[in-house]
Amino acid sequence: MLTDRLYLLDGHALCYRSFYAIRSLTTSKGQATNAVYGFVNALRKILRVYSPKYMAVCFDSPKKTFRQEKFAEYKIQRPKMPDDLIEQIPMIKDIVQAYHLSIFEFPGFEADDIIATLCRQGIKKGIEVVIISEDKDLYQLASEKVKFLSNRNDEILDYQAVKGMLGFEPQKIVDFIALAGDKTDNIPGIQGIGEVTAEKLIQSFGSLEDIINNLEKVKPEKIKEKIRGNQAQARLSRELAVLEDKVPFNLELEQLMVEGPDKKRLLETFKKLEFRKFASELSEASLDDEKGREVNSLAILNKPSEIKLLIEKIKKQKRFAFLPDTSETGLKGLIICVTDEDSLYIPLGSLKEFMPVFRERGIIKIAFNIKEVLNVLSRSGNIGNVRPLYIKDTDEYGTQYKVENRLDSLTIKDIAEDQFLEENTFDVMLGAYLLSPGKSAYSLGDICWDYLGKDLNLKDPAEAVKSMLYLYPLIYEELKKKSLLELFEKVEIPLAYTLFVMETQGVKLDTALLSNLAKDVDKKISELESELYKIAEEEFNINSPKQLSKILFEKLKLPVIKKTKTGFSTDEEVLTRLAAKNDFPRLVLEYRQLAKLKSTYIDSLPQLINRQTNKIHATFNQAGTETGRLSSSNPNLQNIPIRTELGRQIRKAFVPSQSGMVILAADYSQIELRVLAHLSKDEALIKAFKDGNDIHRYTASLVFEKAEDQVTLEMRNYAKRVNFGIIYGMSSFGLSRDLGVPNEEAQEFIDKYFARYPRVKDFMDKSIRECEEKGYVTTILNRRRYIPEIKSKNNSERQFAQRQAINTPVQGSAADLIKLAMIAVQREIENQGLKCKMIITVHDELVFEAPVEEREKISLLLRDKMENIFELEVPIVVTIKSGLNWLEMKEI
DNA sequence: GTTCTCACG
DNA sequence: ACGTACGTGAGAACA
Repeated sequence: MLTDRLYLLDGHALCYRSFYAIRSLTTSKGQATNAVYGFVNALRKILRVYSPKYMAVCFDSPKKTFRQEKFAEYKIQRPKMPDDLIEQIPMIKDIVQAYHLSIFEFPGFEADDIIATLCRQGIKKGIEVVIISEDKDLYQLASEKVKFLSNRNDEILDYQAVKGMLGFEPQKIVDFIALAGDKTDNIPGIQGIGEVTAEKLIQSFGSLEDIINNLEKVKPEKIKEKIRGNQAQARLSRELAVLEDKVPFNLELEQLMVEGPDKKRLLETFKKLEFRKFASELSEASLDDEKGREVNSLAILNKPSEIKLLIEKIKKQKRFAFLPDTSETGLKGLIICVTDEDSLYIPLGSLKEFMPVFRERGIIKIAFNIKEVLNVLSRSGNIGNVRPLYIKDTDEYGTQYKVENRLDSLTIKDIAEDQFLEENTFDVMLGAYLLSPGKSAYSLGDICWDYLGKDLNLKDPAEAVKSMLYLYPLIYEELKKKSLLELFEKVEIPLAYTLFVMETQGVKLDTALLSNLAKDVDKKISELESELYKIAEEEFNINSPKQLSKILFEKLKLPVIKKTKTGFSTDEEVLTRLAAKNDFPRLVLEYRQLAKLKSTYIDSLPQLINRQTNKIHATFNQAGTETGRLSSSNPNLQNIPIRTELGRQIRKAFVPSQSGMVILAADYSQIELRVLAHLSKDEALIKAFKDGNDIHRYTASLVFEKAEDQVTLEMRNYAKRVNFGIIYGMSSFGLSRDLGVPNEEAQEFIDKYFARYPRVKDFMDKSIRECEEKGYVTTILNRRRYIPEIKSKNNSERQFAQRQAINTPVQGSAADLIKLAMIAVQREIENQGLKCKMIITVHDELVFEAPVEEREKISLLLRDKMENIFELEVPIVVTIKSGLNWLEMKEI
């Protein structure tokens, strides 16, 4: 039978390690939780893997220790515990208590001394001890009965293993520290003797005293003299390293018995700290204890009479929540919840009888991700008066759906008149997004956690749809309270419909053009490959930064310019600078450009063409950014190349879907700077826009103190970069690097800029102050972004938050404006009965395809709707172009 | 799954 | 002393 074990956790060390291991983690309110999280993670693992019978958690005492009393210099230079960590210690202790584990701390002693004492007393009682720590000090305790567990390598080290790792008897670790010192404990050791020398000395002579007694035999001479001259310091260091195992308390083994945790208390704490993973595991476990989490059965409604009854019930309640039930083949049915008594299932076959309820006025339809719901419903032929349009997830065997492409009839008007009235739609996901746009994801499970404080059983659709019924009033009231209701109802919900129509419409791609391009690029890539291999005198993977830096910095001995976390950087900036001296990096740059364009665009885009529609149907993510912008994926249509000549060829492949049609693009001109003028109310900036000036030239004339016609292109270019930089809250350092001018000169630009546009500076300060006071910043339409890091005690983190506080109102307001414009433009196109379709949106640009004869009408419509969408302090200007593809366009 | 790099506004 | 311009998504390498 195994001997019982006592596990001793060095809580102090684990706090530090967790704090530094996790870079940043805070609650939504800005409370740092990184150390707590790491601590709990480690503790859980220990409890799970080793199921200790006895355990104690040891901490340092905040009081002066006996060592400090005895040795005045001890730890005086040791940096104070960071504030962010100090405030987490009580939380950690609280959790340890909730686990029903004993905490040991004793005034005047360190955790290590307590461990030593517990260790000695434990052995006396005949049990085995396992010490959990990374601190090498503690190895002096190793013995037959005392083992070690390092969290890093997950295995228990016995005496022999510790000895093997150290290279000498573990007891001699104090002699080792006497020589080599210990940085973390600020034990000096002997200057000039490091870990390697110390180990050798101990291996050949033994203890510190043995070394001193045999000093004449020590080689080399230098080391001998160092030891001779610092004997006193070495002895002191040794004394500091020796642990005190006589801390005055008595071990009562029974009290260290590990029982189960206080689940309720632990769960509450985890919820408070927003440790969702831990909490849900805990609640799941406790539910398992009780009754398990079976899936509720759903009543299936097949008969028309049943559905009639359901509709009556809905009319009475004036609301219902619904979720589509889908499989690979598409929609299978709808799950409906009207009251909290039950959830119902309407199979596809009976849907026709149910759908009219969507048309009823005054009934709130509670949905989750309405845009996807619309996609699913339209694909299955249940809304929009259309048959299946396309199926996004095609399989290689083709599809069982019959496709009649009737895109022309898919408009918001159709959807509204047919079944879906957007005004009565409530989208739980979009609501949650507006309330806190900083989340990484908006799954129903996440939202339930945040607003209902409970974990959703995702396997149970009945529970999911019911939760939406509960979420609706909570999120609605919260939106109202935060004045976000108008943004929600007037912008995001209608926009979801607009985006749905746009996604369904899709974009046509000229695949022949792309495959020709692929051939050319392929040829060039292999040429570059062989050239590079020739210079490198070996074949290597140019795409691997690791292999590339080996060639660049080791073989070719080029200078290292900057580093990444894991090695030497080989990014564009570095290679460009190296290219001045050497052809190799220049060729790598060329290779990189081609490889990037080929893999990301030329090869990938054609694969995303839907086989039913022959078009690309990207997803425009409405809850993806923290500022309120949209993002695009599968593919990302918002980063199609334009800046380089080869890249531009890819744009050429974006063409109208039918002959006789053209591509039209409407661009907001300098929208962010105009928004800045509006928000800051800076007189000079406003005047510049009112007078219709070229804003970059105008800024140059102010900053360089020249008449506008005296401004050179170079000066204008500088001013342009300053204008952009300002929006991002950049520093003189950043500007000087961007412009390639000395820091002082960059600072001068910035000073002059603020002198000329003083209100811009005020606006930036105001944004930061507001964020500090309220915890969030807002846009023109009152969209919010919470930035809790604005209060961070970490300088760079706080400065980052400040730049976000400056940029978000600008970027977010511009996003507000274009969202408004998209809705208005889409409505007007439909009102006028035009065939024009919106197909892409790229932050300040809207792209359409339209019959060539609609061109003038559309141009007028766009200018009118886009420029007058919202009254700013400055005019809004739109540039409209058209042509046969997304590249070759002329202004109209 | 994370890191690096790079395409866009 | 420290880091240094905001917001995205995707592909490739590597662990």
